[in-house]
Amino acid sequence: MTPPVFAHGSLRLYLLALLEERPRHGYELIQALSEQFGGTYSPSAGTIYPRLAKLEEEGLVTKSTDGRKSVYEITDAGRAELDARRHELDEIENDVTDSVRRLADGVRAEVNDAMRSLRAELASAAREAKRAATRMPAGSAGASSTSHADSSRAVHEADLVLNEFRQQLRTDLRTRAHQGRVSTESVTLLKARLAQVRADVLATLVDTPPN
Amino acid sequence: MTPPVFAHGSLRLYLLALLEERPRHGYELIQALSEQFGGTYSPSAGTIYPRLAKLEEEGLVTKSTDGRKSVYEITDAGRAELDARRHELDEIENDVTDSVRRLADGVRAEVNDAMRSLRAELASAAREAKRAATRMPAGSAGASSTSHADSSRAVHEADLVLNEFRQQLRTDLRTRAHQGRVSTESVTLLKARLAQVRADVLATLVDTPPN
DNA sequence: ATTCGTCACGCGATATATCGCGTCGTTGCA
DNA sequence: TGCAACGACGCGATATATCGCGTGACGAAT
Repeated sequence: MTPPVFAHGSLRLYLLALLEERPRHGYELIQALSEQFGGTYSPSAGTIYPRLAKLEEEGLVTKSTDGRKSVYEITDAGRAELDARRHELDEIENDVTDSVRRLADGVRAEVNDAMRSLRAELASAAREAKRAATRMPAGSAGASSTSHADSSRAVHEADLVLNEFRQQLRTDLRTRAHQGRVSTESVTLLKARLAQVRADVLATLVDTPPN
Repeated sequence: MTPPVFAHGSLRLYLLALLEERPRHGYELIQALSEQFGGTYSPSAGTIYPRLAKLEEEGLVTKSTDGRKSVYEITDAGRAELDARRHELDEIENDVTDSVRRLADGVRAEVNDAMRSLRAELASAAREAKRAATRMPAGSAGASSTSHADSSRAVHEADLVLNEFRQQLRTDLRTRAHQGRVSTESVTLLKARLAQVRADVLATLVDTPPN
């Protein structure tokens, strides 16, 4: 969705530049980058480690394990590569700084959206639940008898359904309680409806011939 | 700063309960917990893995490596421990849900603060002047039908209702499974009906004006 | 009974590594 | 010359593990 902060090959060069200052381990490089660009952009581990592995494979850095850390050190070949392309570094820094600024603007917009969606939390949950309830295919007019295995699976599935339902409503009610009030009428309604559901489900269990 | 979501020993038991449903690997448990508590609370890896290691050490779970995943499976000793303390689980769920709720409110407040401070420069001066002029006569004599205490009691009552319903249906289904079959249609019906109930209850919560 | 120590525990921070998606460049062929 | 296939790359998500701080529970000592 959002464009990459580092363009093709830029990160590679930038890591090399950081390792020229002094040997560092992977996590240290992540922190260094995060600090360099105002904390707004933190490169993920999935960005750094593959690049370091590649650099090692190319012989531009060496890797040595120290306890649970992996320290990377630049080689002569690495320094040569850096010298050959040092003029690119300034441009990279400019580009990255611009990218980060654009990113920060995006974040601010997203926070605004998040606030809106937080306010709509309850309403949207209600709508979603209603939609899920409406979507009832109810087909499968098959005369298929239920096997033993299916029965066990059904009981287990029912457990999960019950659990999820309970958990959801629990959260719903607490959310509401914290931003307003939960009337006793709601609980009365819940009780009545659940009793009805139980009766209906039991009916389907009894009505089905056990043969 | 913020208090832990899980009290002493609670996480241990909760993990055991999750593993009773089916074997899972560490990351899966993190996701399961995150989902169960509305995505607001995501336990960190540093919370889960030490606990799993301890559980294995105690012989309550077994660990088996599958590719790059580590699958944990509950043992008989684990099930025994769980049976002995199953009554604690509901309380834990209550506590955790409350903690998460408080956490979410905190986050919301913090975001609000951040947004406010962003907008503050222009708006706050005007708003403050207006507030100073009005001076808030503190009327607010609303004949609110539901008091705070009633609301809390309602939530608690709802918990009990939900619990009882779940327990009853669990028993119903198992009884039926022992003397015959439980069809998947019953489960489908249950799911749909529960979704409907949730939607209806949520509707009563949303329709009621908070002030 | 109180307090004092310590031990377990929750958890964020630290640390590493892989997978898969989407995109950008390059290369080679039509 | 145009473009299409391919590979390299950035990066979020997936996955695991340890360290150290602060707190809370619990027993021992007073």
